[in-house]
Amino acid sequence: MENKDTQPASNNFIKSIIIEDLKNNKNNGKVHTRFPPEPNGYLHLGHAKSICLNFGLAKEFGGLTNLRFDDTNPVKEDVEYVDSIIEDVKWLGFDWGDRLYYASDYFDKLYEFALQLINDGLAYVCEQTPEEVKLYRGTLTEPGRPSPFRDRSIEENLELFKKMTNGEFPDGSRTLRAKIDMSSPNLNMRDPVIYRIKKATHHRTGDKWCIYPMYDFTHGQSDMLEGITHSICTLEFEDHRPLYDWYLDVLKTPCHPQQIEFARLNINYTVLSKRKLLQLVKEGYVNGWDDPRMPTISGFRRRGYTPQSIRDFAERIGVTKAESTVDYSVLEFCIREDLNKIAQRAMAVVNPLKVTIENYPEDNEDYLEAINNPEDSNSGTRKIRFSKTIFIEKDDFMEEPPKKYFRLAPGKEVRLRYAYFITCKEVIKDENGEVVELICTYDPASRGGNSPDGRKVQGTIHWVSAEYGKQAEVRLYDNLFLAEDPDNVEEGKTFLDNLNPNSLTTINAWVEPMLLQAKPNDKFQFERVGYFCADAKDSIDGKPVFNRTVGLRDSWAKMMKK
RNA sequence: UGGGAUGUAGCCAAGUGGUAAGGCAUCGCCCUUUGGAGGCGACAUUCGCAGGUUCGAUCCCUGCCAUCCCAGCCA
Repeated sequence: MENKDTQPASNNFIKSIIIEDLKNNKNNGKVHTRFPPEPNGYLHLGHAKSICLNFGLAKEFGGLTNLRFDDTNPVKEDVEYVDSIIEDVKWLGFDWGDRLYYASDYFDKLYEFALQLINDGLAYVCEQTPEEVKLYRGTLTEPGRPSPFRDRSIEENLELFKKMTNGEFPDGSRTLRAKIDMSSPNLNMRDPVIYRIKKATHHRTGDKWCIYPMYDFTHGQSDMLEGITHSICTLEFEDHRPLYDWYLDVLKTPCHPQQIEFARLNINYTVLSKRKLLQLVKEGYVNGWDDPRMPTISGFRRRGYTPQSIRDFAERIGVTKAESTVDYSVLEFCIREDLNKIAQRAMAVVNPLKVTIENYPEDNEDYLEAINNPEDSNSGTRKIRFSKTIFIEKDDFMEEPPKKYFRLAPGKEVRLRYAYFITCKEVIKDENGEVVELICTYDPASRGGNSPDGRKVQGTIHWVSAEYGKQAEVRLYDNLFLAEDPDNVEEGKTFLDNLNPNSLTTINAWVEPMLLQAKPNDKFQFERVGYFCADAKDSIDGKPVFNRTVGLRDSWAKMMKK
């Protein structure tokens, strides 16, 4: 049964942990993970890594994955975000079955846990102001001091917590705190807040609560309640693990999930932080969370990326505890590889130069056959009408070509893809000396792209009929940021100073007529140019707008750079 | 200067007490009606540094260096 296609991907340290757990029959041989976003923004590629990890691991080991919204802070959260998250995880191709949960589903249980801690003398109501709490917490190098409210009686704590719950105190005036260790070298253990007062309307529980549990008091217990076995999160939570474990220990819960941390994803030429992405949206640097330049899942979707390409990316980059920045080229490789297999080919001229073929008859009914996708023998062919005047790419002509330039030049012959050999006879310029038109001749015997005399033509260029072609809006995208690391800025500057002012160029291209039938999200390769998809929002029936997903590899451009 | 982590090629990343996988990028060559795709080849005498243990260390030990995270009533 050994088969190349089914061979498991290489191991990472989390898989190794799971394999070991399975060997020891820990958790009765079960693997259950969860993806727990806070609904306070759209998902980005960093989340995609986590999603693929969590769902991928469970799938590989025959387990399950829950989708859980970590919605413990009503002032930052919104249903718009939960909707977008659900859509994005689905689009990536993952299924949580009927296990869609919210941390807010557990508010009653978490409240009971808090009561239990108070009754066990492990939690107290603190009346320090936020400033006092901060002051008493100490610093990285100095221990903290106990709050003066630390040793209240259980009865008093119960009474005060009840009043907190009933809304008898203003926001910020009290907190419920765990009684742990004010001199712990781990700041998280210096009597962390369990509940805080926030008279805010929650997107699910409405005004039922005016106190809300903190992340640390919520996450482990939620994992436990759902029977999560492996709670995978990012490195910045390493310091929280002792607290995660402490709550589950003192609460004497029936099971105790294992928190495992991995390094979050960084990619060059972009930012992956909800706060910064929110700022780009709010301040109008991009056109929404799904702007095709955004590193959000919805942005990539709109840009023309496929779920397969993103899953492949997540698999290729690996999972470790080492901070790293993945090169953008890996992502581009993934999408090109997928699109090369599935994208229908088409001809489009992005930067047109008119060509008149002087010996070609007017009004000739001449339909040429073009292959829809050379990588897919089932994709068939289509007919494209040829004409006396056509457009070619400006780049495909040079008056004084360098060595090894295979394209059109005065006196040189080139192949028009799927059509004829043409030879450049005359160059017409405007008053500024700019080339505006080429006069060529064609060889009727070369129809289809081969000459019966067997003569070789090095270059093949694409074209669109000036008579039968159509025009369409095309959006060319470039990196959102000019700097490899947008956050690496000098004093007084921010990542915004690294924004690329030319990240979007909108042009009108000449395209073969078939392209006007493109439906939203349809993906094409414009031959020799790049991969494009019909924009999901701005395309209208019969009038698509094309987004450039990614350019084709261009070894000629590389050669010219040297 | 407290605590927690990390360091293998330009970028990711396997790996083990027995002589450094793989991918991306890069560079050659072949092939090609996309300068695309594809094929073939090159690319770490060395694993942050310095010692030690060992027949043998990237792996074990000691020390050092560098980087990241933590002082929200955010997650």
